[in-house]
Order: sequence, then structure tokens, then C-alpha cells
Amino acid sequence: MSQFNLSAFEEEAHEQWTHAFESNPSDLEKYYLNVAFPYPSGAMHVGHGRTYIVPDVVARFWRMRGKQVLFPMAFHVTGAPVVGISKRIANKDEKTIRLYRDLYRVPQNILDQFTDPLTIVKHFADEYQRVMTACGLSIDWRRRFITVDPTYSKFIEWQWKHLYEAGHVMKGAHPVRYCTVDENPVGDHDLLEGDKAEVIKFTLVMFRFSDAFIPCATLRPETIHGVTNLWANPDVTYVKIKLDGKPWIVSKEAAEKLALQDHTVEVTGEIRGSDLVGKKVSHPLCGEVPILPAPFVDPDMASGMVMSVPAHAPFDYIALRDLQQKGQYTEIKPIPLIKVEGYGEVPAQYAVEKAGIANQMDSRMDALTQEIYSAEFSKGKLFDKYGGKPVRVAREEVAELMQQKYDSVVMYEFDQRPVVCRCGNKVKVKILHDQWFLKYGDQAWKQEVQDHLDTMALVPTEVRAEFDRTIWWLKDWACTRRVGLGTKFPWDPAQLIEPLSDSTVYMAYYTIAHKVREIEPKLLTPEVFDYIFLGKESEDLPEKKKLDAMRKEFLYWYPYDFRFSAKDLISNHLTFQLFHHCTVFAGQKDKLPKGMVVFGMGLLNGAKMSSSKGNVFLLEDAVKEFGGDTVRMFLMGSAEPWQDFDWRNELVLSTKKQIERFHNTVMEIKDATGEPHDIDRWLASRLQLHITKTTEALDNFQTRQALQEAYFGIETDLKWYRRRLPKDCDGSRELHELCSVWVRLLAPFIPFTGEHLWKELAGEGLISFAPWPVADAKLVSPKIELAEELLARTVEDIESIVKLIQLQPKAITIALAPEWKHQVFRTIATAQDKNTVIKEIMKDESMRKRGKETTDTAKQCTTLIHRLPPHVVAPLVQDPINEKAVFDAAKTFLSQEFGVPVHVVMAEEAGHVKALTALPFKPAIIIE
RNA sequence: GCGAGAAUAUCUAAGUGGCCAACAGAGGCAGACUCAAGAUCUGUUCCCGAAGGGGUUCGCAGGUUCAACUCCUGCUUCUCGCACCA
Repeated sequence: MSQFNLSAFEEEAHEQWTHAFESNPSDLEKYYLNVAFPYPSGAMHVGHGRTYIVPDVVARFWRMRGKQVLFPMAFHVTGAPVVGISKRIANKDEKTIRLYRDLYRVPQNILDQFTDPLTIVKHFADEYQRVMTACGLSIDWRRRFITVDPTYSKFIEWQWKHLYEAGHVMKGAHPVRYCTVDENPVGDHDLLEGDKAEVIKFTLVMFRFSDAFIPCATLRPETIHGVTNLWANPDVTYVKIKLDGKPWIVSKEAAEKLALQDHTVEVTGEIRGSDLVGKKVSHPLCGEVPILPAPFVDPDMASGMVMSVPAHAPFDYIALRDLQQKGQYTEIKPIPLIKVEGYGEVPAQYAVEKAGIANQMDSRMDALTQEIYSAEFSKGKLFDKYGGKPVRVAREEVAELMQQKYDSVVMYEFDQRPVVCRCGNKVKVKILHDQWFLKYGDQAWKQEVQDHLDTMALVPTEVRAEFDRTIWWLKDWACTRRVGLGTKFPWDPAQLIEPLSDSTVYMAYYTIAHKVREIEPKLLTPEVFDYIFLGKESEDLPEKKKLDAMRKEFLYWYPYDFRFSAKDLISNHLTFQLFHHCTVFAGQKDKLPKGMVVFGMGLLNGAKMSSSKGNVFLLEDAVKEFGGDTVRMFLMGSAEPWQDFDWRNELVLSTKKQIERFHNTVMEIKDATGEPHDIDRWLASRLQLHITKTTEALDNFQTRQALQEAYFGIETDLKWYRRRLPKDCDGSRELHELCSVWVRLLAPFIPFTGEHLWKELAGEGLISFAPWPVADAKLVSPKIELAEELLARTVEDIESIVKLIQLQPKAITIALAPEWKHQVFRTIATAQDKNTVIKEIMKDESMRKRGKETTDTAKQCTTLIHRLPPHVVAPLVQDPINEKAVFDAAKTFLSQEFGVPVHVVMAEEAGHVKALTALPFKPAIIIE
């Protein structure tokens, strides 16, 4: 007799699985699924577990359904993070070392080698494979690769050649966050502060000051007509510079920034802010305006000089008001120039006064500024004397004018500050040259992708909106890098292909990964891949025989059926890969991806899993502690894939008990020898339903739903079945078939236990390849199920009455409704018009004779019909069951259940008032 | 701020107009078995009830409907994404 011992089952199964899931083209229909490959920079936690177990369950399901399934895996090692990690380890950074030594438990001798980034990813790639195998993932490991393999690099080069030829790769300049100390662009994760800051474009409006220009940065160049003065900070020292040879006056900080933004900057002198105050500058369009003192002007914000438009900018309005209240500059009046509905003559004044704002410190100032900004931008129009154009048009025109006529430039600046690098230095905006882009901003390309997306299957359907939005939101993507691991950029070998951009068509590479290795990398020209993937013939192809084999693999497997990934990849990777597929396989619509399944996130004890915070539970530990099947079943059963799930050890523990219970039940009943009873037919009928529902659920990737049906659904039925069996019988020989079905339905979820039980059941071969159960329509009997439901409901009713009256019953009588009540029931259930149905019934003379009894019955039946599920009412009308026969047959069972004699009579024979309440499907119950 | 979702009993969670006091699991409580613990099994787990019933519920406030957990409107709260990074 088999004892429940998960780790023994696991060992048994692993032995048989070693090469079992290596998959080759065959005569069978294929099913190709894949998952976003991991970046192995650390150990796997249980959150990763689900990401890979869901596709495995699906893979196992389709394999059992007779498809040739390909489930490959590889490792993404390109990029910068591990380079940083290796540096930190080399620098003996305590926090990093603790993470790797203590949490990920990397042995010291290996940790010592982590100063080399490639060693890190190779170490964890091996670990990933080990843990994935421990989880029972049915992966074809022959196809494993890492993204710096020379052959893979060749494949990337081929892919990029196509992108380039399609005109999607472009060289350009690009503003980036830049640290002048590190002399490097700064990514989100390198920021101490300001990760939400965006780079925005300021127009510099040029005011002439003697022989130089003072540039004022603004987002609203169209308000130039309303400038009444400039603001300068009297406590700041400004510098005179030559910007590209032209004399300017800006803050010191601004001079440094401009130097990073494609300009030559030569500092020629200094001038104190206080020396500027009171002077006049000439307005670019007409006349002169004064420079006023303003301590609030931040030299580190854009040019360090501000133009004041008090009619439209609340800050300017208040600053001016403050000065005027001290009796200064009273001659200056706000000059309105934009008309916008609902903001009076002078919008800034109107808004400030309406809000009752007293001074610049008011916390509502920002919101107010934003409000006016938006209102004017969307609805505002310039006054006729200034051209009468909408704000959005005028803005462009003034910006244009400044650059054409006044040698103004665009200045990039953050929309909020401070932005601080990890090193503590302030981050600036730098324009990077020799930067290459993928033109995701290209409208035609977007449209191609959109057209294809519309034909794809997306699970869950809600994510479609997010994909749609991403496609149109994507802008050109900087696709080369200077640091990290990766493939050299073909058109500039000093740079590397950006890591997200090198992992977009690799699903096609899987189809040949194990074979392409046999060819020397240097022979892998673009022509070779053109032949394999596109069928393009060319002269002198090397190793033609091998290429043909690969071509065959590709044609057999591609396109992939489903790609699985966590939902945070929608806005980049998952959409990128569609762009790339559309280009590389242009003109071959049948090679484009067919579907995607997007997952939710993982929580640990209710909190987000995070390696850096130490809130992780390592997958390997989970498998060791609870067993692979337990981890699988828990992860699949606690939520549907696209929902967030929460890992809690207590719950996992009870999952293990469930598997044990399943194992023990199967072992108990599989060899039952009893003769089949009527209830066996019921059980068989129910089983077909569970087969159908489990299959449907897995068809739709609903792992939780499937598990509910396949595990709990069958278990509950089995309980009722065993309760219904005669005392001396512990099951019929037909239970063997039930066990066989049951074990197979659960095999995708708990394959280790599955393999073991399959052997115990003397099943043929491995359960991993056993045929998936198919519901047999001949075994389905709605009538038997309905009769059983009647019985179960009646038993429930009796139980609840017995409990309520707290009497020890001596006998139970079940009184059945007479035929005329069934007639009433049927008439009401089928009635079109609920209002006239009673009249209809009363047309019958025998009904009329019963008078009130009939009307009461009609009312009760109406209520009852509402309460019964449709699946009960419908058959009751079409093909009524013989209640007498049902209860007569169950008499023994009923008296056994309640320990008293049970009588079954027709209501009119009962001679008891209670009997009169009998209704169809709800017999009267008389307890004495 | 913008975009995409979510809110159901102690927890996880099913439920898209009448099957609903609401599937299932976990947990709690009571009981059986046991010397005992664990495991297992049974009952119970919003309130009331000595006859299968009644009452109040599914974030908050309204609305549509004979009928709403389910549809509509507004509000509140939460999660995810907003990129040059895997």
C-alpha cells in the first residue's frame, strides 16, 4: 500500500522525466507556449514560481490532450544591473553582500567570483534551471540559451538588419538625465530623489539687455504680449556668457546646464542680481520692461530669470501685488491677452481673488496655476489685436519666432526638483549624441501592430485596453547603451543593443536553439537566418542540411500560440515584441503571435514581495518544505493567474493535506469490488460534468476554477456517494475508472503525485502523456441527477427541521404532492403572462372545485419556481420525475440516515394537515 | 496628475438582473474517534426562530427595474503602469 510521501514521489518522477519533455516536430498538432524569460540576477522566490508554473500547467494540459507541446526556457543576461552588482560586490558593499550571502545563500567561494558579472548570471541561470526542474516544469531544456551566446548575437544582428532596412532604426540626439560626477546617464533606480520628474522643453524668450540677451524660460511663450517685467533674484550672482558665440546673461547653474545641451558656453563675466534690478530690458516685440527683484526666483530653475505675466500667471500676479502693496512699481498694470470663458477680464487676478489667496506661500498656488494653464490651453484664444489665434497655435508660433529671429534655443529642464543621483550630485539634463532609436513613434508602424493586436487572443480580456493604449503612447525608444552586457550594435560597435530590444523575437529562436549551436557562429550570416525563418533562398548557404532541419522546426512550431508574462511588461516588452514581429515577419501574417496571457503580481503575507526589503520566500525553500506539488497546487488554486495572489504558509500547509487526502482516497477506493448500485450511475453522470468543466476552465487558463472542479467538485460528490452506499458496501468496481479520470484531471497541477498514482492504478506509460479524460455523453443523465437533487434537498430539509424542533423523532413520513399540483406547477412554470395564469388554471373544472386550495397552491408554486434553479425547473416541466419511485428506492438510505422508520406516501393518504403543504420537488415532511 | 483595474462575511474568494444569506477553500467553535496530540470525520460559523421560515447584508450615496452583489451616476479607498529599466 502506497504511503503518502511527496518527496519520494518527486524523486520517482524526476527519474522518468529526464528527457521526457524534449519535444520535436511530429505528426501531431503543435501547441507552442512560452514565457518571458527571467533575468537571473538573484534567487527565485515564490512569486516567480507562479509565473512559470501557470504555463507548465497549461503545457501539461495540452500535452495530455494529444498535442505536441513545446515549452522552452532561456535566460536573459543582457543589461546593466549585474554589472552594478558585481561592482558593489567588488567594492565590498555590505548590503549587497548580505543579500547574496544570507538571503540567496550563495556559497562564499562562488560569491568571491561575483566580481565578474557574467559569473553572477550564469550561476543563477543554473540555479533557476535546478529550481524550475524541482517544481516539475516540463521544459525542453535542450533549447536553453543565454542572451550573450555568440549564436544568439548573430540572430540579434539578423533581426536588427530587418528593423534597420524597414527604416525603424534611426540615429539622433536625445535628452537624458545625466550625472556630471558619474559622467553617465541616470536611470530610475539610480536616483535618490525625483524619480517622478519629467524632462520638459522650455522655450527661452529673449529680452535684450544692452548688448546681451536675457533668456527667460517659459512653457507659455504665447503670453509674451502680456509681459510687464522680468524677475531677477537680487541675491544671486548671474554670469555673462557667450552661448554659441552670442552674449547672454543667465544664472551660473543655467550656464552649466546649457553646456550639456549641445551648446558651447564661455563664461566672460559676472553680474550681481541686485545690479540687474531696476534696469530695463527691451521687449522682443515692442517697448521696454523693467527688471524687478524677486527672492523667489530660483537660479537652479531653467535660465534663472523669469518673465512676469501677472494677468495670466497667479505667481506673477501675487508677486507684483506684494510689491505694489509696499508702494513700489504702482505704475505697472497686468496686461491681459487671452480670453477664456469663466475667468473674467484678468484670469490670474480673478482666480486668486476667487480663491481668496493671500500670499505666495498658499498651498493652492500650484493647483491654481495648473488650472489656468489648462483652461487657457484648451479653451483660450488670444485677443484679436494679438492675432486672435487659439493658445495652442500661438504658442508654437512664438516659440518658432524666438528661435528664428532671436537665436533662442530649447532648454530642457525637469518639471520638478530636486532630482538627485545616488552619488548625491544634482542630476541635469544632457543631450546625448550618437544615440540610436527604434522608431516606435512611427504612426504607420503603430498601425501595423494595432491591426495585428486586434486579431490576437488576450487573456484576460481586460488587458486589451492597456495594450491599445501602450501602442499609441510609445515614443521613439533609445535602443543603444554604453554599459552592460549585450550584443554589439551593428552600426556602432562601441555601443550595445539595449537589453529590452534584444529580446523581442527570441521565441522564434527557441525553435532552432538546440540545432543552431551545431553551426559555427561566424557562418551564421543574415542570409542563413533569412533562409531559416523567412524561407529566402540564397547562394552558397553553408550546412544546408542542418538549415533545412531548422527551417522545418521553425515552420512546425511558429507562430507561438501563447506567451505568458506578468502584467508589468505590457507597457514595454510585450508590446515591443509585437512591433518587432510585425517587421521581421512582414508579409507573413501566419508567423505573428497568436495570443498572450497576462498575470497578476505576488504578495507574501499580504505585502508586496521585494528582494531588497527581504520580503521574499525562496521558491527552493518552499519546494523543500512543502513539496513541489503543494507549491504548484497552492499557487494555481489560490487565485486565477491574472489576479494577485498572496502566499501564506498556513494556507500552503493545508494544501498539502488536501493532496494527501486525495492520495489516500484514491488508494482506498481504487480497488473496490462491490457491485454497482443506482448511485454509481449518478456518480458517473456527475463525473462527466466535472470533466467538461475542468476542461473548459483550463481551455481558458482558469487554473483556480479548474482545480475547484477537478478537486473539490469530485471530492464532494464522492462524499455523497459514499454516504448513499448501503452499509455493507464500500464502493463498486466502477470506482477504478473514477480514480483514473480523477488522477488525470489533477495531473497538470500535481504531476508528481499524479505519476505515482498513475502507476498504482496500473496506467500505461507516464501520466504526463496519458490521454486527457473526455466526457462521455452516454453517461450523462440529467434525470438521475435531478432525482438525486430532490433526495438531497429533502434530506437537508429533514435535518434542519430535526435540529430546530430538538425532538428525537420516532418516525418520518414523506408525503408527496398529488398530480394536480404538478399540473399547476407546470402551468405556472411555462406561463407567458404571469397575471392571467391563475385564471388559466381556473378554467379547469376540477381545479375550480378545489377553490382556495388551488389558488394557495398556485401562489406557493410561484414562489417555489423562483427559488429553484433553472436547471431544475426546466426538466421538471418537460419530463417530470416519479417522486414516489425516487423516495421508495431511497427508503433504506433514509431510515439509515435518521435512524427511524421512514414512510413514503401520497399526500392525500397521509391523513395529516402538514401533508397538505406538499409541493412538487418539495414533499411535505411529517416528523413524529 | 494621466491611464488600466479592484472593493463581497475572520481571511482567500465565486458570483454579471430573479437560482443568493451568497460556490469553494482556509481559519474559529462544538462533537465523534483517541490514553493524548496530530490526522481524519460530523455539525456549526450575520441576527431571530420548537417545522423546512423571517429579518438585515455584498466600500459609501443616489438612480433604473415588478426584481440589483450584478446595470447607471457621483464619491471614497486600494493595486498596477506612466519607460531609456529588468
